[in-house]
Amino acid sequence: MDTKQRILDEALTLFSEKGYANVFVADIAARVGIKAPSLYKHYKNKQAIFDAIIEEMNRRFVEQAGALQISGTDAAVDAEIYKQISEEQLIDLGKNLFLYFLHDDYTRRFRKMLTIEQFHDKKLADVYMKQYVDDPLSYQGMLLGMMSQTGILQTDNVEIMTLHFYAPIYMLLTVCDREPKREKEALKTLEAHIREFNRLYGRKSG
Amino acid sequence: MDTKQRILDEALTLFSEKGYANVFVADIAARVGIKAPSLYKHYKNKQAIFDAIIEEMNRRFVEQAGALQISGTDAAVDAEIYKQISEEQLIDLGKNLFLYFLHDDYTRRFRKMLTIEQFHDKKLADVYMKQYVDDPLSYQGMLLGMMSQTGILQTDNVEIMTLHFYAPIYMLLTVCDREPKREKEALKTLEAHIREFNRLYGRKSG
DNA sequence: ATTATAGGCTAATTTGAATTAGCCGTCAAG
DNA sequence: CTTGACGGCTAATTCAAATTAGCCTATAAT
Repeated sequence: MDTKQRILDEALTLFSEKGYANVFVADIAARVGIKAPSLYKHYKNKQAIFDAIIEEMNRRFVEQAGALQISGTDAAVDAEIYKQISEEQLIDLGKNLFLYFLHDDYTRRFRKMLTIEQFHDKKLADVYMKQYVDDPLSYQGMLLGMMSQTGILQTDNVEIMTLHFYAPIYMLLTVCDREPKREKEALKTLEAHIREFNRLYGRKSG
Repeated sequence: MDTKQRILDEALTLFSEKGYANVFVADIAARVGIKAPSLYKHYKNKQAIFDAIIEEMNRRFVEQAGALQISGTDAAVDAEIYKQISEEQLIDLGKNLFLYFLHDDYTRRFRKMLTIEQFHDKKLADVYMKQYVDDPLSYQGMLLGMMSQTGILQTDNVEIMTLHFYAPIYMLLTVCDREPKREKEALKTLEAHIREFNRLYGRKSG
């Protein structure tokens, strides 16, 4: 099989669990099923493995962009759908976002790695911020903004409304990253949150 | 001066910036103004320095408990005050919490260190969760619960209301930890958040 | 005055993990 | 069939960083 790719995969797993500095190249090699020196046939050194992970991530982010939408529909094309979105669909929106972030294997490991390494390299902090704060706020803001324009949701500050929608999701995500056991509880909380959100922002009809 | 204490202080600063594994005992010593071997007159080894930091933190958490309240008043004694709290005081509550977490020197460095090291040792993740998720939710929940009982705020789910109050604060905190430049913007957002929170939960009179 | 202790230093020493050297088998291309 | 590149291995080697040895000074207590 593709050893070069497997190295990245196992390295990411280890980096996300222990952090770069606490992972030995020998650990990575062992998981791949080879000896440490053989790694160097594929990558110049340990840092190059890390760099390759970052690169692969950049590639994947483009693809990912499409994954944060309601059940496969495309927001850019089908903007109309958001004007008549139901409460259940709003819940779906939040749950999908949450579960995608939480369960997508690559995303999850990568986020954990970023969390550990973010203060080590400013660029990584930037990636984290973009991926888990600014982009979601911007994207969710667009959707909620559309709903607000049609009067489904009512606010004179879409930015804050979006914060109210997303911040709890974000917080629950950081909880589950640290304590996966709390996922079930988190999902319940998430649903209750969105129902309350929906109620608070004065939807006219359910 | 107290070298032993200064070692802890400088070590915490470095650990919070680079993570345990990326800090050399020589770095710590240099900041204290001594040579690496002299550190060993005070601590058995590098790990012992780390452990001492954790211990000191545990001590400080007790004292800290009192710092999260509205301008110095004591909630346990003066519960009455929360029944007539004004919007401005609610904003103060949030801002104080936020600014205390963000600016208290020890708290800030310690939180960053926990963020970096949390996946390395499960106990640290637990401390982080307690300190920045569960305890704030529980404490804020108590206050908001009191306000809800008197009808100042209206909800049938105090837990979710508390999440709505605190999650944005938490998220803004993680933003400012990573990008201190955004503090001013974050404070504005925070204030707007609380005003909207106050409006949404149907305060009867300003 | 003597001595013990605290706390600093320089100069080793140890350690452990990354990396390099150099060998070997396989297999596809010529 | 032979050659060369790919990818594996073991056995060094390197190197950085933690730690230890052993010495020195100041100071405080007997």
